[in-house]
Amino acid sequence: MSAILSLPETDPATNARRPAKLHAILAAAADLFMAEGYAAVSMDAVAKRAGVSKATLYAHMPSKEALFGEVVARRCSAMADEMDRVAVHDQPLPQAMRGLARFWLGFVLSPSSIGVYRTVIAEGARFPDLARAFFDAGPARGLAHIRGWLAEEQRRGRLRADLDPGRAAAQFAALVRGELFTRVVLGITPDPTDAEIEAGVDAAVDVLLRAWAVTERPMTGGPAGPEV
Amino acid sequence: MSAILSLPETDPATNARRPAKLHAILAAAADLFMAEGYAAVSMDAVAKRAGVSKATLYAHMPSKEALFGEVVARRCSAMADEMDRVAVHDQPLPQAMRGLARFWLGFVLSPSSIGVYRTVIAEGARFPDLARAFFDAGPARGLAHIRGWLAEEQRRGRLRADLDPGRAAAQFAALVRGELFTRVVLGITPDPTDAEIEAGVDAAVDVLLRAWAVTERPMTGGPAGPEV
DNA sequence: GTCTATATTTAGATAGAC
DNA sequence: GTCTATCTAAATATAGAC
Repeated sequence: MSAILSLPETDPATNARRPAKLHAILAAAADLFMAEGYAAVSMDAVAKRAGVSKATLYAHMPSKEALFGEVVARRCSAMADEMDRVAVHDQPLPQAMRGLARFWLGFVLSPSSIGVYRTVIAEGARFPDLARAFFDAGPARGLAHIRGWLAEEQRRGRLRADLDPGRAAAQFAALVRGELFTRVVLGITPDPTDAEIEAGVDAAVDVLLRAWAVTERPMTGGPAGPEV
Repeated sequence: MSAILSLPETDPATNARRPAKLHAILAAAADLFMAEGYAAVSMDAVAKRAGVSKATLYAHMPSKEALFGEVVARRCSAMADEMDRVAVHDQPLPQAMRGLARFWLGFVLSPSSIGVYRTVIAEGARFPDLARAFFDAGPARGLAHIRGWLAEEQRRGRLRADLDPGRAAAQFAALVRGELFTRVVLGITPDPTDAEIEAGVDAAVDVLLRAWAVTERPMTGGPAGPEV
């Protein structure tokens, strides 16, 4: 396993054609941009943290904007890859829905997700294309995933058939994310405990099941429907 | 009515002791900071937009940080003032809840709210105190307001008595805000239509009423409760 | 490819006249 | 209080040696 991930820094023949330093640069840039935003990070700081000179940095990346774009693009790609990994239908509905909610909440609260979100929001005015790319790779992809799960549960007759899966997926995402997401993004609750996360998941799933689960004896004329 | 709001720019006696230019400075700074963030806005740009010289700007504000803090503080104050204006209980529950949801969603989607939110998120790492102040003046105050409304509805017997008002308020806020908020913040849907807003309100209220409204014949042993 | 040293621009903040 | 002109520091980007 002469892994492609741990190449020597310099190739004797070609004198460092391998992108070892590029990795260092991108890692350093990601750390700094995610933590401090675009404008506050200097190319000097990136070079210093990556352990290279500024000239080397500019040999790999044509500009600060390009570097930032590359960092965000890679984060989005990683997010999208991780997204398609959970789909549970082989449990009773409450447990299955809790599993999906737990995965989703853990994902959006991860430091990586929070970091990209904050950065993209911050620089959205200057880099509208990045905001779009982030939305497609993150929220939109997550919503599509949830929508598929909901549709499958409808097909199995465990969720109400009259739900619009797209609208329901948006509600699922928003409710599960909850206020905890706002507090984490603002740094009010930087490190939520597992208990907080679990409580949020349980509370959200409780509401959604009450509203969406198929009842044995269907509610007829209940007071809940938006009459008028 | 020699209004205090429309004073002449210069007082003949004291030679402009009145803060007419301060208002211009704060307005210009608010526009720029909300649109482009802290680091991207130069003091030159603020002075130019305000129609004053940089020296005048520094005569009113000791530093860029202080100017930014003042801008955000005033926004937060305005938000807090506007928050305590809606509390409807004299309608049937669906209409009353829709009214509250409509007010809340309109408020968080307003350009002013979105601007502060984006700015505070962007600079939260550098100005943690501002993030806290924003949270207290905005989200926390809104949650308290919603919590009070929910508690009153519980007292009237129209919402389930076993709800935790604090938790429920957080869910109300998150669900009503919905995915539309994310899209607006990211600039994907910069100007949501009234129809989109109304659809979001109706869908959220529908879910919440199904989950929370007191039913004539209480649900016993329904399939919704999270039974392990 | 990589480094040191530097050119060029821009931004935050101030001195001194009126 | 307000302005013009300027100082100083820092940031983006590059030239030239190895």
